[in-house]
Amino acid sequence: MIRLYDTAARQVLPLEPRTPGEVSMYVCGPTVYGPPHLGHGRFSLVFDVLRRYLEWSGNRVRYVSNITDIDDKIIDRAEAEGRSWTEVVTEFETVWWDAMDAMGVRRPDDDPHATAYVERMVDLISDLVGRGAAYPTDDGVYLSVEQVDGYGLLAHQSLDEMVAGGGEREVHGAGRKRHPADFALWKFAKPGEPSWPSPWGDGRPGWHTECVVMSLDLLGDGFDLHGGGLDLAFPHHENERAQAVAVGRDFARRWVHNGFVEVGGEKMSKSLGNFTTLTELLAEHDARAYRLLVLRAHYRRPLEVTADTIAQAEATLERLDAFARRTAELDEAEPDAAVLDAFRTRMDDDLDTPGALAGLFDVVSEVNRLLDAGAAPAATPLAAAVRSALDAMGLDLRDPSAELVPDDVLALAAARDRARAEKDWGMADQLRDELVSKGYVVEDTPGGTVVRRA
RNA sequence: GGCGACGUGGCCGAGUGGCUGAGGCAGGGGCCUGCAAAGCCCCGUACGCGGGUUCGAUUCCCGCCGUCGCCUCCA
Repeated sequence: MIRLYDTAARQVLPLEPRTPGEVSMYVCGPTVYGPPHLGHGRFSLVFDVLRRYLEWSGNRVRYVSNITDIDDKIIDRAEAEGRSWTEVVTEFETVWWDAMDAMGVRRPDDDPHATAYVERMVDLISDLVGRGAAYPTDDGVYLSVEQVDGYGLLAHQSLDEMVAGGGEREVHGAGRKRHPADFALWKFAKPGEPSWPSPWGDGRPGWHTECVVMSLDLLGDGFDLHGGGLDLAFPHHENERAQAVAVGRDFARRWVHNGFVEVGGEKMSKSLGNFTTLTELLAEHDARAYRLLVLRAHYRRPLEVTADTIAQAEATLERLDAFARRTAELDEAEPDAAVLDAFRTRMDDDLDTPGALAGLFDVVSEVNRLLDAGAAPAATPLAAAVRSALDAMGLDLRDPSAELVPDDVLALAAARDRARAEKDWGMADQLRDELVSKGYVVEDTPGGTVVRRA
């Protein structure tokens, strides 16, 4: 079974699912108040890869990822743009799924929306209030973090340390709260704001409540893995856990967080304004290049994304696609067991995708050598193993048979073959130039001129 | 201030107490090719700085410098 770094335990631990062979995972999804940027893309890809690999390894996976469709930022944007908050939500949720689809991120098994769970959130908050773990103030209902055993598990800091540190910042709701770290479970609505009824007053849920309710509802107590970007470890995940602990329920068994996308050594974030949206990236580059870029670095490390690193990934993709074209004609075969074992060993070691890829590139070279030497039978199982492993990481190679070449282009290629047969090199070169100018790559093979879209 | 991460060849990015410094990209040379393309082969005197431990440190320890992250907006 795979071993993963657990943020709470601060060490790499075996996943050990609640039910052997079945993995339940919850990954915090986006707040749909704006277009997703590369950071959102990274976590989506990282957990997509983890999910695919777990399934490839023979597990049944239930993958839940939410959409936060009610939040202060959504309200703020709607206000600023003079439209309804539901319009904002609809627009950016569409953008989100479009980007996910374009990147080949599989849709979650469940994609719960916060607004569909408000009643159940109110139930949870009532439970918390009833237990004395939460209390109302004049602007909302707060969780009393001092009532929670082990608060700070994910932050790895005591309450005192946390409070001392945040000193420069304004404490939300200061003065009304019993402890500065207490966080809002429910926010009373101001006039004109969207609201739902509650025993304490109309309002909306705080961010941290939805994920506890939805994860436990869909995956049950003690689900296997809770994931997201590193910046969610604290406070979001800490606060989710706090609520579960306060009502005596088992929460996530493992906490997995991915590192940030960086630009010039700085975290990409909306607040810094140094972000590239996924939509922009996908408009200009092969979506697979970003997946490859993410796979090339370990998921917990920061990842530098620049025009240059994306171009490098695209060049690498060329090599893999060339491999795919070259091996497309090979017979079906059982994937080479040794190659798959090596791949598994790497992936099981805290999702070592860089190491796994390195191993696969070696095999790609080996396959090319064998094919150069005319040893197709020996290459076949190796090629099948590479394909299987890349598939486990969600990296699709371009399917040569999917490329339709127009008849006029094929006619030029045929004319070139005739010229070459007659050793009319001038004509052959002229025809090649013509094909290139039409946007095709021309390759001479034993079977004649082969063209494909550049 | 507290907690934590990082600093590796032109670029990206793994890794390890000593064996040839993974892999990718870029670059140089060669094979192949009519010429190319693709592929294959060869080519790189790295590990922020200063101490320490050790037979031996890039890898462990201490200090320093630099960069970054979290400390209730944040994937």
